[in-house]
Amino acid sequence: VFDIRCRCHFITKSGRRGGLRHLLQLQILERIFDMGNGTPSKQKIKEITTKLSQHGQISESNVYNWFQNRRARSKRKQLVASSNNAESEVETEVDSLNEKTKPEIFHSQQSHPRPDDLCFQSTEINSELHFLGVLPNQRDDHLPGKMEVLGSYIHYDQAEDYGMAG
Amino acid sequence: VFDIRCRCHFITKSGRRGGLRHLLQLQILERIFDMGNGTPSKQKIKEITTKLSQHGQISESNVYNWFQNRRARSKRKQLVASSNNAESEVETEVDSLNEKTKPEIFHSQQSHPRPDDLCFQSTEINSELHFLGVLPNQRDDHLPGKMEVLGSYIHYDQAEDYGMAG
DNA sequence: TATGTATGAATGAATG
DNA sequence: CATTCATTCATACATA
Repeated sequence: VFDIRCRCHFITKSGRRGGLRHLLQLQILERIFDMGNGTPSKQKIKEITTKLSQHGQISESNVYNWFQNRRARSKRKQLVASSNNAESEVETEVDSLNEKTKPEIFHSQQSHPRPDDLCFQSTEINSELHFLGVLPNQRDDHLPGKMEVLGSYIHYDQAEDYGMAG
Repeated sequence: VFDIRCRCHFITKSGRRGGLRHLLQLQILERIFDMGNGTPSKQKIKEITTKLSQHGQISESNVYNWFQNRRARSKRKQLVASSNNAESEVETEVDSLNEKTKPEIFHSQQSHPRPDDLCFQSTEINSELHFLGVLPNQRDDHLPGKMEVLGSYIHYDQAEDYGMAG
């Protein structure tokens, strides 16, 4: 059953299963990453995914995420490392501290809402939307199982207005 | 019903805090987004922000960014994500159980495999990477053999984004 | 059992 | 609008 993709045991530094990737895939990814070309373009992501797929199931998303994480964490390591040398850095406490002291502006009643709790009646939301008054129609014809987004949209340039706001 | 659940999954895949926003705010945003009018005009942004402010602090830039991201990430993501699951119903089932009932391929002899035991020669890796050299010129529009197995994998254009997939 | 770590993933915001 | 970056979450696994 699980032979299809022996996602059975993919390794990482510490020898633990490393997510969805086969060791060989990881090696390839690392190799590409070391080439220093940064996050590959989408085209390359596809190519890489295609290649890695020969060694086990892997999606373009996986590859994309891998590079994103790999890059971000590589950068952070450098920051931490450099801060250890330079005593002037203060805010390099990193997330281990942030986790506990984060503002949590929108402190919700539950720290971990369950998906089931998140589901609600669409009627409730619709009532919330009346303010728009622009509702073309109250479509309740969501296509089950099909999440595709409608292609139409309005184009305009207003990005500048929100660029720095916050 | 299925639709709702999917949306919940869309918002918070595992029930985690969905960013800076209250869930109710997210639901409203989703509903507006589903109207298919694309990113709202500046005027609409204001209205929406006003409305959402009833449920918690939120700025126009927050709303604006949300729509930008929501649209950018909803290109085809959902299809890719679901196809990844559908690809291996077998594996998906095993997946959650896999952790406890793992095949023990490596476990049978060692509690945890050592990287050294599993690593292979980089020459092999290099041979795996040759394909990168022809990337710029090579334009694969379809995924090779492996994807055939994946079956329901959806190939999408290079304008795609990977934010939600996985 | 409790804590720390590594990593895939989600998302807000910034940049192009 | 497309891409990229930065933060954070959830989980599996390592360790005590």
